[in-house]
Amino acid sequence: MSILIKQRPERTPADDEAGPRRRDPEATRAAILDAAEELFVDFGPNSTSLSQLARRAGVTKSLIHHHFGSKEELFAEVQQRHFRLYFEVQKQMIAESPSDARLLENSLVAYFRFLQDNPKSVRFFSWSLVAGDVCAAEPEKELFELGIRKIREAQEAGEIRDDLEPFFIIKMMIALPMSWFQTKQETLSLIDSEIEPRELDSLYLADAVRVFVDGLRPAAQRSIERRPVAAASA
Amino acid sequence: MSILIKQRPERTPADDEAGPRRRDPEATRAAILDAAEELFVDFGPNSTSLSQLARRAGVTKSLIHHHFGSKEELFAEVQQRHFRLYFEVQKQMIAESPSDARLLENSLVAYFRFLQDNPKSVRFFSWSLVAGDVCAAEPEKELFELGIRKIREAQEAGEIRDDLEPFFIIKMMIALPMSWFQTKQETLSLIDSEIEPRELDSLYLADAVRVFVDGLRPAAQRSIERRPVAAASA
DNA sequence: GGCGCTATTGACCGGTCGGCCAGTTTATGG
DNA sequence: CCATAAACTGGCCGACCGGTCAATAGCGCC
Repeated sequence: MSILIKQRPERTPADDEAGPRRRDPEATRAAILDAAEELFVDFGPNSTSLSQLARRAGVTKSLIHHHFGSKEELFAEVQQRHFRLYFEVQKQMIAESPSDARLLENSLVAYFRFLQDNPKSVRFFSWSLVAGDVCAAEPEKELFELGIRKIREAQEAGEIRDDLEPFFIIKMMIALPMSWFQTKQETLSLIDSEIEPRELDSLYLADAVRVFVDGLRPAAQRSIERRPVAAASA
Repeated sequence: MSILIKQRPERTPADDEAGPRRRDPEATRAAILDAAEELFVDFGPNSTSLSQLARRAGVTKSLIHHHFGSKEELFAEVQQRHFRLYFEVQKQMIAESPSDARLLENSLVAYFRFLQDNPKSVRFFSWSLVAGDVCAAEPEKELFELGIRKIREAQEAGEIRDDLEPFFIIKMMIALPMSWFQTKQETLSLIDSEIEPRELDSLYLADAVRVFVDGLRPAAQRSIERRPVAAASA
């Protein structure tokens, strides 16, 4: 992902004379996919025209149809390519995390950092949900079940309170970071801050973790520092 | 909002004889605005065509231009009309709520119920954030400042832990319900449930309140016994 | 070295978009 | 009662949409 300096209209490093057009279907496909991802993420599929996309990729419109069929198929491919990466990373994150007391804290932080480093994922999700299409339902289901199992283990071990539905916990754990980055621009317009955005992210994350783990009650009403007995297993 | 049975081609309650076409600019404007809101919310501004909109409102396309100028101006008016209502309701909610220990719990429930009853607001926000426009920045700022003041009071009274930034607390309080309803369709596809959606909402809300107020730590590590949650069932 | 495959091109299609305008109909008020 | 303003209509515009197609040109293979 990312850089995409390749505007591709340079035939060869030296395009002095009327050099014959080089062929490179792989690079062409990649250029189209990259440009498509960028534009789809910025403007949404319906507001991205094939002409615009072709211009950006340094390619003729017909070539897009040649390689991908229709705009719809192209979008599906871009979507699939993106979510494949997303789910792979998430699955690995969950699998790696130990199901101890800090399971959710660590997961929340990891997920937050992931979205921070992958703003495209945030916008992809935003577009998916306004479009109302339930994309990638299968891998997502798998991901949720994996997470639910982890949380159940931690609940049975007395690490997490057991009067909460694991599915809902995951929902909240996604909501807190996702919503933060979705509304980031709005946030920056609300606070006239001299603080740099990434620092602001970290401050929010710290508070989110505090609330997520300990709630909003004042410390005086919590027993964390003077916990009477060891946690009794449920 | 809402019903919009008015397809408008009925001239008068009694359109017996060939009654001359009645003029009613107010009703026309309203019909256009209602149709526009509905379509913009469903498909987004860019994917809603004026012809489609005119058909829905029972009006010619030219009439839309006559009353609103351009599509852009029409959208602005719809947006403004919607957010004016939204902000008014929210402001009243905040002003009414007592800044006691259950301030945030009550606010979270109230906001959740509001979104539950106004799905259009959820989608409006979704569209706003993919569009990237910071609409209605002024009233929103006012709203946040109001909420921040309330939270500060509660913090100073020792009702809410004071090591949290009020702005972030509000962000989370918005994120938990908003994100739930934004992804509602996805949720329903994830769980193959026999439970009815509104009941599911209440279950999520109950857990969200628990986490928001008390965090995720097991009860054995907290000093306060669980108190019943204020989530009134649908 | 020629031949077939295919990546690549540019011209072109019907359709729809947002917007405009000239004209008709209705309400109003002097 | 008629002049005038405003509500309303149908038709039209140029631009652009997604998509097609025949022709061209680079590449691998025998």
